[in-house]
Amino acid sequence: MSEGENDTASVMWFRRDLRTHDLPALAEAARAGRILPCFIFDDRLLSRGRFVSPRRTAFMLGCLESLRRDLRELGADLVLRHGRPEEELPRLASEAGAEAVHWTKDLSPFARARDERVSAALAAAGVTAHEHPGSYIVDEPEAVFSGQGRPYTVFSPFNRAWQEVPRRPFEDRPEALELAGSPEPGDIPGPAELGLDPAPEGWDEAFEPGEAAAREATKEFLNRGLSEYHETRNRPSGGSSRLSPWIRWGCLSPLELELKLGLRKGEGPRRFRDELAWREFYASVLANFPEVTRLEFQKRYRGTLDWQDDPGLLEAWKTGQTGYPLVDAGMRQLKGEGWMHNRLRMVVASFLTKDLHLDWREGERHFMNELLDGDLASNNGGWQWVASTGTDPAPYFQRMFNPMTQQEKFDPDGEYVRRWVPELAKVPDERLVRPWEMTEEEQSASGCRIGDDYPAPVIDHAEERRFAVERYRAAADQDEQG
DNA sequence: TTTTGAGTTGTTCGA
DNA sequence: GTCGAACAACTCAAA
Repeated sequence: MSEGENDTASVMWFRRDLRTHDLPALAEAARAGRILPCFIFDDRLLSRGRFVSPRRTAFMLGCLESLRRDLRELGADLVLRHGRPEEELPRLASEAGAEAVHWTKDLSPFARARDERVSAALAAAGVTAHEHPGSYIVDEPEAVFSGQGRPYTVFSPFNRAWQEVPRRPFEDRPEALELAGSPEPGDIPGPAELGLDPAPEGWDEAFEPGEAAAREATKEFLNRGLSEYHETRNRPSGGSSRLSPWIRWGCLSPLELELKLGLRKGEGPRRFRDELAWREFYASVLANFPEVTRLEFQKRYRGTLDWQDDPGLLEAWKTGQTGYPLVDAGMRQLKGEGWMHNRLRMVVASFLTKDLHLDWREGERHFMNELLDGDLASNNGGWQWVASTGTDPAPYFQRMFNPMTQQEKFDPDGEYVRRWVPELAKVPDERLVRPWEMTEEEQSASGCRIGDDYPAPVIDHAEERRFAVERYRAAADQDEQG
């Protein structure tokens, strides 16, 4: 507030939009007058939700600390509450004398139901609710419909239509804020106080929480990685933007990212924008087909795929002990960093569903437990895509990744595998794809005894590939008859 | 209503 | 080692 021409007060409710730049809800609340920025810890999501993650929550808490610092610099604060938003927000509005509550729209099913309850509770208290864009480039990706007025179920037509949608204006960061009321801000809790296990050691080494770190990483990527992105993005040892944890928590505005891409020509920026479009496509799929959170997107695969139940194999996959070096490297990167390169997400997901024949929901859950960027829409969309139950129009046998071929293609020098599977560090290049083929002498020389230092393969890929084809064919046939 | 072109990311086989 | 074809015909979306 610079002029003081408005003296109304509003509550700014932060959720997964933990930033100050290009945030329409914050900008609008600030224009209206004094504001009370707040965040509400809701154990229905954080500790009792379907996908609970100590690591991702720890990252979020770090983002809140960073946001609080920024808001204090601007002249306000970040007020913390625990409980149900539909109870806490009317109370906060009353304490601050606020007439309105502003927030950024969230498309996930839980959030949409919650926000309806909040709106009703606020209306009953005589407070108006204002929902703003900000989490997506197109405010309402779920409303990008085809010519027949139906939601898109194939990416490319969605992408073409989505690119034509006019963008909202960019919002400058407020220059100053004036705090409404004199609330008790409250301390930022640790995971234990939220009823969570501690985050894994070193959870913040690979990604620093908060908007400042996010903007720094963005600058770095735009200046160094972007122009070659289309060529380097497939290399697990480098090349991807690694911005996803910040995008997930709203530390970065996807619209601001797109605007920065718009100034740059070439295949790299175009390719990166496609990745942003994928995020919006899967948000649209989730909003229009909320049943995908539990069921296969393709009806013919609902209840027809014969998934196996093998806790030992599942554990080997989770811990990176399958004996396939690329798969194990990916799973260990996930454990180590809370992040995995996109190509590896496909490789390990294909391995779980089509080599181990374990239900994609097991993989979806594990990813949500471990990923800093874990997002219901993108994660579910990706898992269903690889499991061939999703929006991918290609037939199932076109989506079976060979972990050895993938390693030869995308990690030919073994840089990635050796980094994450150190027991293979001294295995010679020509044996790194199939270390179990090492002779006794080679195993001794490399200090890597198969079955001792590094596991023998838990399954035979060629064999399981044939079995997977049968399983999927049987499911499709069963559906045809039923 | 019918037709037509297109569909993220792959693998294997055989020439 | 490299290359093209086959994998199996399907669904979507636009004209």
